[in-house]
Amino acid sequence: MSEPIFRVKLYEDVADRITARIRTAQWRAGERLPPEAELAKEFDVSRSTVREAIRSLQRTGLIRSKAGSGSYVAPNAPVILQTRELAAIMGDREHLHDLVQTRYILEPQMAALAAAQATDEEKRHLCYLVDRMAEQTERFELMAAGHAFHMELARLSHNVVLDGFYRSAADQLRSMRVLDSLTEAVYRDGIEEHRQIAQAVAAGDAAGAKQLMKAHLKKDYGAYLQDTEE
Amino acid sequence: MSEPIFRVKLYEDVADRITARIRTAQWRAGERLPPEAELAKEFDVSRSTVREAIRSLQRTGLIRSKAGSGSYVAPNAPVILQTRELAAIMGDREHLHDLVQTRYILEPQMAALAAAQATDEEKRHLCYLVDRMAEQTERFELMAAGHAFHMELARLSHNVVLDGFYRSAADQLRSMRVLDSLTEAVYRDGIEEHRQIAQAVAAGDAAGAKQLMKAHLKKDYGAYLQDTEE
DNA sequence: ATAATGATACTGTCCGACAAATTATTATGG
DNA sequence: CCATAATAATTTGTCGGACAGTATCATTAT
Repeated sequence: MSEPIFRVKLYEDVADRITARIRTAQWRAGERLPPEAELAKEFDVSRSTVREAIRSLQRTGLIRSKAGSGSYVAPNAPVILQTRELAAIMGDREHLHDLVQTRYILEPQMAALAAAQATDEEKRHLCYLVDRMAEQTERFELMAAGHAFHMELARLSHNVVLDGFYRSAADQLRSMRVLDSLTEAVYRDGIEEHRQIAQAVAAGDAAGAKQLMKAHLKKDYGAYLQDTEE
Repeated sequence: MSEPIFRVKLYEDVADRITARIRTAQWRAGERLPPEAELAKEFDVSRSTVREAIRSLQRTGLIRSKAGSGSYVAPNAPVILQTRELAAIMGDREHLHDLVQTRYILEPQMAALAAAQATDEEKRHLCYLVDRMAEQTERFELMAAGHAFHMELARLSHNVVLDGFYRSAADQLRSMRVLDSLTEAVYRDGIEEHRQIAQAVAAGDAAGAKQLMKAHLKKDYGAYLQDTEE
């Protein structure tokens, strides 16, 4: 059993090369790319391969093709490249601290927003989610229920952008299994904290919800937040 | 000039149909897709078209193809769909308020972080950027210099995730030209505010920097932040 | 000067073919 | 009967060519 030989697929290679030229502003935002036939000759591949490369870049928004006219670099190409970079950064354990700190900054604010914005029904549902946590007997189930609570709270902020950012960070943290090492006892204690947060939100107490959430996160993530006072 | 007839490109249509089947869990995460030839027959298009559709979905991470084996739905397909949704949300003017509110929440915190984390050289450079603002005579140049200041301040938070989120939101706001209607006089007044913020950061005054940034943003974006007290 | 016309260039779609990689099946030897 | 090797079948990767449909631009006509 030898090491897997990574055969770089041509269309990926071509897509990367095109991306590189956009990144280095060799082809600038809004400009037209050379025709597919020309690119094929330049990269020494078939036109089909060039097309597949362009298709892959098109869905990310980096390139737009118009039949009869040509393929154009997106006007906001830099933003798109940057977004892709961000995804890579978030997936890197090296930046775990930043990820935790981001969550620590976002979530208390979102709790405050939720307290101010959530409807009565939403508040009831949030309390219900705490009850569901208390019902769980398995450690894994308890974690999942806790995650559901936090996600729902984020939604109650009624800010889709903030919610999106928060989800990205929280999902990433979960996939990194950062809190898996916590003992079940710690989780059990957490239920009461969740209940207090839910009650503050239900009471419309923005400042209280914010403060309770901060304390809750500090307890779970304390090891990562030593330099974050505030 | 009639309405532009939107001729849906076949590969886009196919890509959307494939996406729909993944979204509805008809094809689940990790599963193998039917072979390209079969998909071609089912969608009644050529294999080339199916391939271009798959390529476009591959770069976003929704599908992974292995030569000789098949194409598979990514294990984290749901997260990817969600991220794509976020990009669409941010580009929608309907959610302008949320975008502004997000910036209003992120940036003061980042100013505080910058005050605590930035090096002496970085602080000097930040002050230099304020001076550069004061030098600008053209309205457009002044706006650009202001943008550069905010971006640099975000970087000084020394948190790459937060910085990435902030950039996404700020760039999006700029591309929507939200602040273009402000008069040049307002921008001129803003220079002094920037200077105060820079000085607070340079002095390591986290609370002060945060408060000054809040006031600054409230002034520019006040119309969008009426419901955001705090 | 403006509008219609046509030439040209380019992308969109299809087809067919073969190579290369993987997986499934069969054959072989113990 | 089992483990392993050889073989076949399946599937993606790449190529080349062909033609249609659309946009762009120069030319011509009004």
